[in-house]
Amino acid sequence: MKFSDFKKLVAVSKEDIYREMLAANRASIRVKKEKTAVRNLEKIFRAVLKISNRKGFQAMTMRDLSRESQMSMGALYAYFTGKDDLVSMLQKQRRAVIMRILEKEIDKREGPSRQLRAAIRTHLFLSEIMQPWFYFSFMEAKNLDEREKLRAIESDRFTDELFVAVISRGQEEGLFAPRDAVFTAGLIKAMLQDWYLKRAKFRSRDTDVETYADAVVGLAEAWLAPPQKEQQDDTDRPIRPDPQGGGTA
Amino acid sequence: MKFSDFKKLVAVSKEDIYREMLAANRASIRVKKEKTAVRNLEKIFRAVLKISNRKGFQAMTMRDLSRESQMSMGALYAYFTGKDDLVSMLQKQRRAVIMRILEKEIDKREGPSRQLRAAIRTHLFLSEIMQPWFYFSFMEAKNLDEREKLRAIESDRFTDELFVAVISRGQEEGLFAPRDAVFTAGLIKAMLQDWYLKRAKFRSRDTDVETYADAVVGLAEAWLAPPQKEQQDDTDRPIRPDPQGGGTA
DNA sequence: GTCTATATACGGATAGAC
DNA sequence: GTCTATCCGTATATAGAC
Repeated sequence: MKFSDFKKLVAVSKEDIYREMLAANRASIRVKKEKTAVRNLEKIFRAVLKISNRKGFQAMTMRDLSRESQMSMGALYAYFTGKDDLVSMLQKQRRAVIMRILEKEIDKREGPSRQLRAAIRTHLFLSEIMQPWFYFSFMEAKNLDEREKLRAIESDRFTDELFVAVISRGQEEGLFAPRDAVFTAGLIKAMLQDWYLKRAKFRSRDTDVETYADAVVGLAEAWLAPPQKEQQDDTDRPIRPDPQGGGTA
Repeated sequence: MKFSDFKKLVAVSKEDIYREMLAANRASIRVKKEKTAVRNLEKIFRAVLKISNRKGFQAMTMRDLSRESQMSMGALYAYFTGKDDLVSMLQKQRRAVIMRILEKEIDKREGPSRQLRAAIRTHLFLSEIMQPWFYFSFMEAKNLDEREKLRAIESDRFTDELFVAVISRGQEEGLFAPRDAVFTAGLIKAMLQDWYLKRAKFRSRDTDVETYADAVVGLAEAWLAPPQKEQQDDTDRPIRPDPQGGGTA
């Protein structure tokens, strides 16, 4: 699937995200009218992510947030009970979206090769659409309270295990070389992380998400290529590691 | 070179680091006796790194620092002019050590294969010894003021270019496959970063730095192996990508 | 629902004693 | 050189008007 198709297919439009968030936090949000609430939630979290990702969540003051979101302090507190609340709403929503979509996209595919490719591409596409969310989560995870930290670790392991499972199954079926599955999953994850952590670098090189996805898939397939006969399980999208360039233009 | 030898060889003992730091900041540090100053600098920065890496530098209060370092607020301010000062001292020292040692270790080797291996291993060994420094730098870089941010970017590019240069030279000499050098350097760097960003993960798996270094070198060499004849430039340490496991036990 | 104004507390930094 | 006590700015959160 191409990124442009992915974007259309997956219902992660801004509005949906915040409507879902409103539903999940109906009890604590004092604003009744859905339309207003959704609009303001979007304004608030766009501002939170913008400020936090520039100078850190701790350093963001409510006055900063008020200025950036164009809402008064009083109005802001109708949407959350305190600063910490902002974080858990954000994290909860992010986790829900990732798990739901990642699992669905993998299950849609048959066979480890296709599934591995789908997992890599879907994760990259998601982090492309929701880059500030991913960046925020990575950078602020350690600063959260114990409860949130545990949840972050849990959801991280979930992703890990998705990859390990697919790789292991491919090895059992003789499609992948017997490389250490946990290390390989870690390697792939490090590259996925690079995409949302080093956005500026890639943009300055005009590397788009499709190109990067091809590079990661290519590297993973090269690393997992069985030593004997050439792997010939071409599916979804036949990407061979490009001898001329692994990803950047 | 093995990690144990590296540790002995390289003069990055705690005391040396803080003696160097004292010398570089002689003007602003009001404490005269070197022995006292060095001892307290170590106490201070050990505490800074411990607290910051747990809950973030912004969230660390001077009272936290006072408690953790067992020094009074007044005493602390004899060693730095303000909270920001702590960051720039830390960053400056870290950069000086990395550049000095990394460059030296590469220059000691002959030929791209040995140099690539040396660069990877040295970076990993350094980040092993100074893990809290590396972690701090990565996590706090974006929160610093413009001046420090520019310096961080600069020093990041320095490392990038070291790797790109070695890879390109290997390709010119026909030792490495013509993969995109910039992408490959980025790939290697992502793995180096993983080592100090995900310390807990590796520790819980009993992966030591030697094992991880072998895995990264193995992957890099596999990725850069020339397609035609098998690369046979065994040097320093003949590491082939282990078909049984890339790094973890 | 949203605004302005403000209570209350906490953080960085320093003064001055020892 | 180090300590305690304190100043002063700024932050979060809320009260009450509209």
